[in-house]
Amino acid sequence: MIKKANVTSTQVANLAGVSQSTVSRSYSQESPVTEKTRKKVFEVAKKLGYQPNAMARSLITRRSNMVGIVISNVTTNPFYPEVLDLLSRKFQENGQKVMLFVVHRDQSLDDILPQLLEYQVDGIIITAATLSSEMSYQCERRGTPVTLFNRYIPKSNASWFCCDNKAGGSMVAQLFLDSRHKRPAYLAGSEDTTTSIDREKGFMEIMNKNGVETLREVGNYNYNDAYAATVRLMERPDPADAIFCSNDIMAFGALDAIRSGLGLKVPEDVSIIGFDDIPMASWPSFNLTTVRQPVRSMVDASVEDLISRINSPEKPPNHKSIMGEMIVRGSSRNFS
Amino acid sequence: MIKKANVTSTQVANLAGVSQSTVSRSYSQESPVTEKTRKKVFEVAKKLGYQPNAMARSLITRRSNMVGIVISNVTTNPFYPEVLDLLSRKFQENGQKVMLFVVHRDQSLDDILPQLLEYQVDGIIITAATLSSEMSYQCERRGTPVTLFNRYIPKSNASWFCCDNKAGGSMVAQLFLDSRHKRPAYLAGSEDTTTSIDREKGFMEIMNKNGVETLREVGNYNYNDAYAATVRLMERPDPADAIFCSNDIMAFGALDAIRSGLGLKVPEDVSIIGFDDIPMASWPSFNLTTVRQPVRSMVDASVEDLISRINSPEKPPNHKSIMGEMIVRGSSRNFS
DNA sequence: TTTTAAATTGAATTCCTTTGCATACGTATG
DNA sequence: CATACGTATGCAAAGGAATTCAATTTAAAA
Repeated sequence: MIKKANVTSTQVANLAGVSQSTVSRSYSQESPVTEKTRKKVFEVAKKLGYQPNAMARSLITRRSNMVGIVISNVTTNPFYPEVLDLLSRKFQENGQKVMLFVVHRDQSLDDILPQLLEYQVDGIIITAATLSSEMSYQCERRGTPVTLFNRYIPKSNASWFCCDNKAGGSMVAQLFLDSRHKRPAYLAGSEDTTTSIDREKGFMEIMNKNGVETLREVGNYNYNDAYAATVRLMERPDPADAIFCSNDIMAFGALDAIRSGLGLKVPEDVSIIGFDDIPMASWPSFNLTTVRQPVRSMVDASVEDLISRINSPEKPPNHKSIMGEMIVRGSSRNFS
Repeated sequence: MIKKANVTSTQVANLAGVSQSTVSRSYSQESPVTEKTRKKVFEVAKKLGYQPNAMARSLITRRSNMVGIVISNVTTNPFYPEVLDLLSRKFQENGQKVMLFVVHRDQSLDDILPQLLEYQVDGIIITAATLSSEMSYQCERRGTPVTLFNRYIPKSNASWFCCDNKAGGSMVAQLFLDSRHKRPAYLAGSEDTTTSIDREKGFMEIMNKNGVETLREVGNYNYNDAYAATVRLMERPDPADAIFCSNDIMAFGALDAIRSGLGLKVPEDVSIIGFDDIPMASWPSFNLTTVRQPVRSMVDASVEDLISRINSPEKPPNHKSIMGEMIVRGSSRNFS
């Protein structure tokens, strides 16, 4: 139970024949320390195996240099591991350590955020679930900036950076129409996510404007549900001839259902379009037409926003929707 | 730059008319506090928005309740997001916060571990790269236990928990032989990983024992390299009729190369077997025969080991190889 | 060489919580 | 009536580094 006592700056100071303050200063770039003393300090530090204690430091500086990342779906959608990878890399480059929480369906953010606040994280990035107004208020009171990734909450003081999901949905609709599809379907993700809602909104807007009737099913952003939903869509008397899946993983489920399950052909019998453009989408097995999310820009924007608001707490939150890009591959028919 | 001052236990104490110690004790389970005072304290705390400061706490308790997780390949192999998910969940269940580092090819652990130690993590789990002996020594000196996940380092004092990779390789070899394959190949992962080396060792041992000559290529644990390597294996005058891929992602690359690239059939022309059994392996597109890694057991063992060594630093490190399971699907020929 | 400004350094304080020790309480005992 | 007892609470120190202010040294200018 008892942990070895650590080497402290005072011990280094004593052995080096300087004051504790000087040891501290030796580790900070700006502070004025003679090269000679700094060298001496580092020598002793090395000999003793000294390393500054980040806890003690943040206690006095009121900066932990830690940010919280709250993420979900890391196992069900390869898009999120990529986001996590980019986020964490970018934070590391900026000298921020990452405290990670992977949340699951049964967990509420309200249990997690207090833990992050207890640890005095300088800021929080959330890619999962929604922030209750209570928690939003807690963060505001503590002056801890929050940035939402591909999520938004109308009247909170959190920043958010999203793919322009609505425009993405419209692009898909337009492509279906241009290539003369008559019976398009929308395969929704999880009903309670703004991403799925907005993609649907953009898709339907164009379809309605053109007077095209549209089918609809729900795939909950996962392979299996999408597979089943696709079977339903195709076994109707008036089956779909084009399916817009709200993410790539569902598109894979749709592809497999159509090919292996129903013995039909893509894109001859049905066009399939996804959303995300995860690496697998370009594999020959899938060769999926999809809307590429501008992950890099979204990550860059989110991290930069968060860091800038950490440094200047008075700054107001920012919001931005970034355009995705249509990546046309072989899973969609093309008449143009 | 200036952060709002936090509410402290002293402020709560003053308003509640008790001493700061009492506030502190109210938050600890064991300490004796009357239900009445505790209630009063919590009321005031809630009104003020007080939350204990974990930094100050760990400074005095010498326990941060944080563990470090070092992981890599989160984007290239879906196996790792799953590991990360399970690890972090299990740590959360045990009241440990997770400090995450995603490492990349160009990064050395020697830059990352010091950061973890600075933050006084109670323990470290490493699933990536190898631990230099210098770093291993640093951790030992600080009394910070280290557990390796699916990696091992002969003479360090780290614990490790692996899939029995060698046995897994042997199982695959045996299956190939039982189903009368004549020209098996091993598609290696990254040459410097023990996982790939051990799987190969187990595979070759059986092949050699049976006097079967074996082809070999390297796929570096990624789809593209595996695709290319498979093409090479199949375009030889004496092409392979069975390929053991050292992970599932490479197996997908092999499958795609064989089907889409070369127009051959699986398993009629070639059998493909992977390793990991990631969720995608069971998708109809792939329907991959593979060796399932006992992720859950491996994670449970790792976390339990680490936590137990955190609680009793005198405990020696533990090592264990856990048997995987052959999952036979449609990508391998079967004569039995 | 003296004066003055600038660069280093040290002492003491601060950040916030936990915890060992001392105290106060009311009751039961000799 | 004094003592022992157990519980609840307060006091004060400790944990390790950053920082302010003052003192000292050094370098530059005169």
